[in-house]
Amino acid sequence: MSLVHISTPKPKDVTQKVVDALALAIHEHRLAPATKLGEDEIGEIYNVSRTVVRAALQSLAHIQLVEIQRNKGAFVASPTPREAREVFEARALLEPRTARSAASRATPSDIEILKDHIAKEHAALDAGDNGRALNLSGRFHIEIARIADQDTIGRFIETLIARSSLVIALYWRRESALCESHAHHALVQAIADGDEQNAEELMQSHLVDLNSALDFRDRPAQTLNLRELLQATDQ
Amino acid sequence: MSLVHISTPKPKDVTQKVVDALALAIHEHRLAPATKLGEDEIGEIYNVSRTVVRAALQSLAHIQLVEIQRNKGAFVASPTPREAREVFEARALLEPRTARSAASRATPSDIEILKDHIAKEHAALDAGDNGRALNLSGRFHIEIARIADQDTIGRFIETLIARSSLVIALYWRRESALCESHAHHALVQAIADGDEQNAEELMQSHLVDLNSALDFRDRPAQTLNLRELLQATDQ
DNA sequence: ATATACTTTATTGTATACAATATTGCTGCA
DNA sequence: TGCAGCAATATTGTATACAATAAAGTATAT
Repeated sequence: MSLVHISTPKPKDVTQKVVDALALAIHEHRLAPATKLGEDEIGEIYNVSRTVVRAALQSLAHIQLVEIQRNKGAFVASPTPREAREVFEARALLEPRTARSAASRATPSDIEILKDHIAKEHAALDAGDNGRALNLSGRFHIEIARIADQDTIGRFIETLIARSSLVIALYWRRESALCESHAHHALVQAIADGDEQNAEELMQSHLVDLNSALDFRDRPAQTLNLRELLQATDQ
Repeated sequence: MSLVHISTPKPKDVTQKVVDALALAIHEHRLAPATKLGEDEIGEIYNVSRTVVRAALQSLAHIQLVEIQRNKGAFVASPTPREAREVFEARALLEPRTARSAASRATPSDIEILKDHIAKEHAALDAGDNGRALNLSGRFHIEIARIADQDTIGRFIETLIARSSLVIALYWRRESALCESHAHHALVQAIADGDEQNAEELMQSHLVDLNSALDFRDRPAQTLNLRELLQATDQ
């Protein structure tokens, strides 16, 4: 029996690779809401069969990054104003508590990771790569959930942040500045200090700020839902 | 074009049927945690191909009712004590707020539905069908989330209640009485009265009661994880 | 008798083929 | 021209076939 399993060269979970690639594209706003995701098309792009594409799309549908309509296909999700509001309501409910917990548990290496995130975010912004900056900003929140060491709630937060990318794509108010990394910096400081109360409050106000930079009044373009809206046959 | 679409006789979403059947079996404790779910086996039972079985299992894996191990197969999930605790922590965070919201929105017909649930629950208990009673008890909570009209959080609660079935299967302390429908009755009353504060507090104490009826000290039987625990090759 | 290597079997991962459904384009008619 | 109905096409839903991996069994050597 060979003991030389230094590193697995090909852990190859092909489906997950497709999931990650599509999710990244959505998070970085390269794939717009309501974009059709044809199975053959994606399969050819990644050189995989429809079987794995379907599995990937179903996975993304579960976290509501894509919507699958039976016999119609998969589309990048396009949250309604109501759904968008709910996403941020849920975040407001979960994340402050999580930040508090993170403040009580964070190790020095955790703090390093958070600071690293902020640095990368700044770099992306300076480079003009807003998509990447947005993605990193989301991952900052996910990192806090990880530090809080609450897997179940952390998983919820991950899906909420994923959907937040779509919400921002649809409802972001141009007038306000994109970057809010100052808030992130203050948060890291509170967490590093172990100041639970402050971390919780900072996260709460940070989310309020985010929310106020969104404008839910405009309906997003309904490129393809008209038909479904007018004749409610299914379900 | 025929306008006579009175009722769709076969909406047939085969995958969903398999998902529902398996989920129900798990919720009613007919399938024990860690039970192997072979693809061929399930396919033969429901007369569907492995394709749909796999889709169903992936669906269940996403809500953590089953765990899929690559090249090994799918198993009914077996939450660790830690996971079990997290499930109820998350419920304690989400459900009281939801109950409050339900109290502010419930219509008379909503109240009827809730009372109906309680009645069915009692009937199942009287018939000695504990599995069904447990399932109905869970659906009572889901119904409250539906009334609260918060889809996003409601979805989270659904997964938490699903996992609660597994937690109860593994960690329920026999000494305490199974039924706690008295708490449910009081909750319905508060919701019917529109007493938000009371509904929130009742839900909170209800969850505390549930939690105190669990005993996380014993590790669940690790029927098959030994190998994986000892050699961490994947990932 | 035990352990190790090899062989066989079973099960999952992936690709392809076929069936069902929806969409699109055409033809004819008013 | 405009619309209804049918034909053609494209896309998804499902089943099956093949490949890869893990599990189990067997034989052999020490």
